[in-house]
Amino acid sequence: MFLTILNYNRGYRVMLSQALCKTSRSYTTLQLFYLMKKKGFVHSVCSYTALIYGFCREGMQDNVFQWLDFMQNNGCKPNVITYMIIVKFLFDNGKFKEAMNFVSKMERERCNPDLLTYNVILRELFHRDRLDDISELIQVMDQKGLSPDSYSYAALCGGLLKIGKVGDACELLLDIFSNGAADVAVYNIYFQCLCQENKSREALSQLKRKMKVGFKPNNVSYNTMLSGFCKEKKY
DNA sequence: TTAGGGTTAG
Repeated sequence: MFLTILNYNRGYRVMLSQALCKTSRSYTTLQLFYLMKKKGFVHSVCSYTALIYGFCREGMQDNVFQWLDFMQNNGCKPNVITYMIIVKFLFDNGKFKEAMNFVSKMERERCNPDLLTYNVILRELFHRDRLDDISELIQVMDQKGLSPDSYSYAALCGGLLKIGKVGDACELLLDIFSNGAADVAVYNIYFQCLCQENKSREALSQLKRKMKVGFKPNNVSYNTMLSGFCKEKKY
């Protein structure tokens, strides 16, 4: 089977990056990786990144950093995606300082953080209630000409909600809706805000109204409503 | 070919 895959360079890479790393099979991926190397394939930043991503998802921290070193020793420079994956992994594991050190490292190596990386940092800063740093970060993003997208809004509004500033979150959300840059995740945060203020019925009627103009709720939207109604003991 | 946000319950 492997040999068949080896005959199709592109097919192999897709298999390596998509099929294996995303389904918690990093060990199998690793075997394939070595087999490919043995057969003379030169791995790209994408294959190394896919492998590192797999290790992050499985919480295999030692492997993450070993492979980061390994790729660099093999003359392959990590790119913004590689770094962002590692930064998020460190945040998710409570290693804030280490993550921020990686952000500085990115900048030093002229691998400038992009909107996705800033969104990850923004979310983490909110979770840590570091409002001064958030304001500074938003200024930096603005200076770099990075316009916020729906992920940025989710980080901002979700963060405000998480630290108990429901009113501010609602205000910001209504402002976002008037500019039309929201998607289902951002709307779900809005429904959550309403439910938190014991306005589950209003959340439901807004959901229905939105559906009439093409809005497609998902399981999170419905779960948010259900949770709101249960908390209010309406049913 | 690689990446980021939102729900609950257990």
